[in-house]
Amino acid sequence: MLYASDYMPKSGWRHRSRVRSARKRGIWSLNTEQTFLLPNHLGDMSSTCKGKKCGHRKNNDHWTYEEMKKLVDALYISGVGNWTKLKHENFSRSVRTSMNLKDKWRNLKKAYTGNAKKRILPTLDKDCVEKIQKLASKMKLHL
DNA sequence: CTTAGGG
DNA sequence: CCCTAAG
Repeated sequence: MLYASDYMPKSGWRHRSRVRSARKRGIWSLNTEQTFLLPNHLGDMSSTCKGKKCGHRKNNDHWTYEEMKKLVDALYISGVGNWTKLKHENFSRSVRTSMNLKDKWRNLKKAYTGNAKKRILPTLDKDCVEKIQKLASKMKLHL
């Protein structure tokens, strides 16, 4: 059983260092500059400062607010279930895969549906939460 | 190859 | 995140 941690609350992944994952995807170390020629900088890195090292999340583990915001926004217009299309729409440049999007959406939904005791939920904006709950209700109605 | 569920 | 199963 896993909780609303993010993925697996273990000490780490069962195997495979985190290096391999990012390296396999492609974008591991950020190049010198890519700010002006970036078609879709969103979902790729933090919008605070891009292109340079700022001690922020690279693009591997830990979903940031920018990512989940765009994910929910994309889910709101496209719908849940079309991760492949969704990826090519917003996360085409990012290293997130269909499974990653699905996993994140699952844990998000699980974390924001019910809301029994209001556990330690990730810092999310009201707009994002609203979309998540609305999407959850819509998919629940469809099922 | 993609979606869906479980660990 | 990774693996397995079904489409």
